[in-house]
Amino acid sequence: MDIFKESLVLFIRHIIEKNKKIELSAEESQKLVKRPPDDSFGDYSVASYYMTKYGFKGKPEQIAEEIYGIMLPDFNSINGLFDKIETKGAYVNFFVNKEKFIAAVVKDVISFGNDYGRGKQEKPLKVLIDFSSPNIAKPFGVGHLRSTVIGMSLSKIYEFCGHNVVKINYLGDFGTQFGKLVAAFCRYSGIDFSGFEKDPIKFLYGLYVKIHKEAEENKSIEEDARNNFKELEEALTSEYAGGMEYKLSSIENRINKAEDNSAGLPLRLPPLHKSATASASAHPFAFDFETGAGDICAFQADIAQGNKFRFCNSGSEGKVLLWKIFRTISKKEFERIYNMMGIEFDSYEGEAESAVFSKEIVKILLESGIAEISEGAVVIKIKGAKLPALIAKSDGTSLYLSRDIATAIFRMAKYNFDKAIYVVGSEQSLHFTQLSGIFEILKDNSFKIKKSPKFKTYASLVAGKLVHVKFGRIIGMSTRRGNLVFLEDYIEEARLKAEEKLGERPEETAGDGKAPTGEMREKDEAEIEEEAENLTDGAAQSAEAGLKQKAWKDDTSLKVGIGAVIFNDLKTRRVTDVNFNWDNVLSFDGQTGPYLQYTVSRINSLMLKLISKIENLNLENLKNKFDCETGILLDKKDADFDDIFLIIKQISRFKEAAGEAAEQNEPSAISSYALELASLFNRYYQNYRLIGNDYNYIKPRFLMISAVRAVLTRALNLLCVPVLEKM
RNA sequence: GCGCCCAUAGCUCAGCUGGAUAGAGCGUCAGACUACGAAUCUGCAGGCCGGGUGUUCGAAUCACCCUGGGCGCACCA
Repeated sequence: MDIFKESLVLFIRHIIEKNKKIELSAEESQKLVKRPPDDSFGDYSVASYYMTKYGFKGKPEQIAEEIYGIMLPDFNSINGLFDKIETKGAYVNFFVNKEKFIAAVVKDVISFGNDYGRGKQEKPLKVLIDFSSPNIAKPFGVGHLRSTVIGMSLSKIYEFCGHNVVKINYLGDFGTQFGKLVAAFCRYSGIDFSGFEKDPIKFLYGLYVKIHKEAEENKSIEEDARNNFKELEEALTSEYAGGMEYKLSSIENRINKAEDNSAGLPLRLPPLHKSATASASAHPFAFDFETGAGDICAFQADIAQGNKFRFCNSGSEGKVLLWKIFRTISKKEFERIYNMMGIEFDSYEGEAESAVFSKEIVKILLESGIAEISEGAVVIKIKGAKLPALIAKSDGTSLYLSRDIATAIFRMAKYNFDKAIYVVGSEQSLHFTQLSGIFEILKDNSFKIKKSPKFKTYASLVAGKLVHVKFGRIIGMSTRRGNLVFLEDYIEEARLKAEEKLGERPEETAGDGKAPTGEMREKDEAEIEEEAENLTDGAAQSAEAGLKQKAWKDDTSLKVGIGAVIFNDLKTRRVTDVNFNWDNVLSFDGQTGPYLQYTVSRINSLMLKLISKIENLNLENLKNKFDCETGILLDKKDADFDDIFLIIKQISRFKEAAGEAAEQNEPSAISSYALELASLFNRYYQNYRLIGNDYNYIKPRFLMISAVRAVLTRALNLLCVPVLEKM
């Protein structure tokens, strides 16, 4: 909150307390100060109808007159900051002193730089964000894009607001589908495995699509798949318990392990295959995916010789190995894509590691009478719900829900979180309602859990802390291959469009993409000279420069494409279903990611030019000398004064926007904010010219545009949209 | 059938913890590059905020009903 609003809040509070002899909390009084819908009404307002709470009586207009009358005599206490106070209808409106407001905000941004607006929490929350969570053995589809970008953006937003965040990717690495995949792998003879070497994921996906189609006709395939899965789960479960200090029967030990791991070692599977045991034996939970590489080589060698026997006929061990190979190559592929998009995780988990504890948990719940058996399966009755929640199949294998129960408990033991956010599509609402409902029941009935005190403790702690951050579907996206649109194809379309647009640019605007000031850093003389040269010698480029140019173009077009795609998913409110339209995604005009990127690179370019043309224009110096108390930056009479004020007003709202985004788990609050700011700036840019003016005119405006740049850069960063210095 | 979500300009969406005259972008039309980058900007036109009832001094916003659309509803995830 800026000092203007802050002092106004204090003023109002003082007025009410003095006149009505009551005490107002800081929070309450803050709510009284609002922003008018239109700038002509003023900069802040107090609505009279809220005053009825504090003993003011009458029609809203009369109350407004009354409080106006009360405020007027004391107005001089804040009139250094405010110019005017007036009533209009039911409101009392306040007008800030614009010169001081601009100076104060600009000073703030200049001194905090890209950290302007960062929040500090007295008690930061530990927030777990579970997002992306793709299924292994499938290409990364656009279906997981929304979860990925919303989750990543929320992580950044929460962090920016001062909370502690753990980003978790919960791989869909388990379930009957893998039974199916194994069945496909073993069923089809004479497969051309050269496709595997080239693109293993698409190869596996091809197998999956094929058997899925066939299974619709042939019921025995489904059965085959379920049997395979059962075999897989049992093998994993017993291998997990066998020979290790952590027995299957001891979920307490598993929870202990999670507690110990709180220092940071992620939950991992134990080594599952003998060939991996030697290298990964240091810690029973430290299954290193990379050691799977040896297995893949052996796998490929076997396959090249047409030797599937080892995997398909040698009992469960072969199937476990297959599963492990699928998982390893999938994770590698996902990481490649995350890396391209700037997505990061603190921890990779998988359903399998919870699945192996499913039986144990089901047993505890049955023994305590919280769960019961219905038609052979295990269910928990949830109050208010018609159907009970199913936590285990009648063949004893785990389900999505039982795995999520286990996962949440292990996570609580490991992280002691205050909030666990699941970024998952709204079609899974029922699942998360059930999950939360189950933890409420576990808490209320925890006294019934006798044998497992730690399970009891952590299960109770989870209650009320799970949040399903859901989002709408993307409707009408044309299917290109199978019924899955691959994310890479999608990004490639956008990249091609960006490349095309880049080709239309005049040569001189292309370059090596250096920032004028890095992180608000000032350039030295040599750098400026170099920049200046780059700006003028476009024609005389050497072959080397040509290559550099091509690399720059490739990089830039990819970043623009990614920016377009990501922003498209973050610009609307989560819950709305998005009508997908290629023309909208590939349009880089108006409310788009590239529009924002363009604005930043344009500011950048302008700052560069100003620095090179105006002597002594130097951000570091300005920063040191800057003093909003003594030096009023701008003159009210300047033609661009009001437009600058609007920009600065929008800048001052940044922290509020970030707070709202976190509170509502809604990255689009940042998108809207950033679009508004960019739009205000572009208007200013188009209407007023800086170059050609003298130092004194340019100095305050240079500070203003660098403030815009700092805030826009941060906003783009929170939205996972790449920032380009030039484009 | 039951449950959850959505409905605002031709299209895509803001605005929704009730408050001042419902805002943008795209598209259409009319303009602005010898100019700090036209991926930009200026302007025109475009609305019973799906329909109804209620609550309220006040409803796009809250409640209920209806219509239309999306999603889910026991051994998939």
